[in-house]
Amino acid sequence: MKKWSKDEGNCSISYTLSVAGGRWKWLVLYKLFSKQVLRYGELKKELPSITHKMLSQILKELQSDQLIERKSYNQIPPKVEYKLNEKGKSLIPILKMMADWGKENSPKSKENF
Amino acid sequence: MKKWSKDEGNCSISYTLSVAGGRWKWLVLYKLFSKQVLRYGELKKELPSITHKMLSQILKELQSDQLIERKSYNQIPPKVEYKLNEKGKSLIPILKMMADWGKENSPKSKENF
DNA sequence: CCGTATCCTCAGAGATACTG
DNA sequence: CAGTATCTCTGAGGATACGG
Repeated sequence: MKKWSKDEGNCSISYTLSVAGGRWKWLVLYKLFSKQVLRYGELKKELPSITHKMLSQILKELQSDQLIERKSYNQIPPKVEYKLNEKGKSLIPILKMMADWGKENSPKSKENF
Repeated sequence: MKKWSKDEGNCSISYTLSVAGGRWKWLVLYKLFSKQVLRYGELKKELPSITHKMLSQILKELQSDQLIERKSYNQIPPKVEYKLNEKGKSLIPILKMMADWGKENSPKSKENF
């Protein structure tokens, strides 16, 4: 199977996973949600262990699935900004819940506050 | 990197993704949520393209992360049931939202019904 | 600065067979 | 029925270099 099946188990959650699943997408979406708008390099800094190739690939996929918007300024040196568009913003409640759940359940978080 | 970093981007969503991320876990959790309780074989039937090996591996991980409960009946032939435990149930709102979002946004869903 | 192209590795996933 | 044990292999992901 190349891509995640969009209807594995004949189940509506599958489409969601097909566009936002994988190792990085939720994380990228979450960063774009919490920072509102980020340049390519800033995003890269936020995610230390993502590689150049992965990040640009992820961003391209998120664009083609209509979750984010890319704004390119025609200048030297180049400047490109990414942000959630409407469809992407509709994922925010999920992102928030995932973050809250992580805060609640992460072993170490119990101590930190 | 072997496992998903639990704090990539220093972000609470990472823990959530570390226990429920990957290709199958959300799907398995969703099945256990919607069917309440499932035997191993039933789960396998629900997810046609998961392999034997993957399913048992996923189930083991979900157990060790305390999301699901395994109940084994000592009989021949064996019978084993899986269901969400408390921690797993706390993910239900997220699962629901993912399913709803999928229903709303899946391209084909517009036509089919 | 923001990407793309290329090459390569390794772990995730498949197939199959075996066991309690 | 519900798993483990191997062995294999593919493709996602990493490293690096180049291009606009």
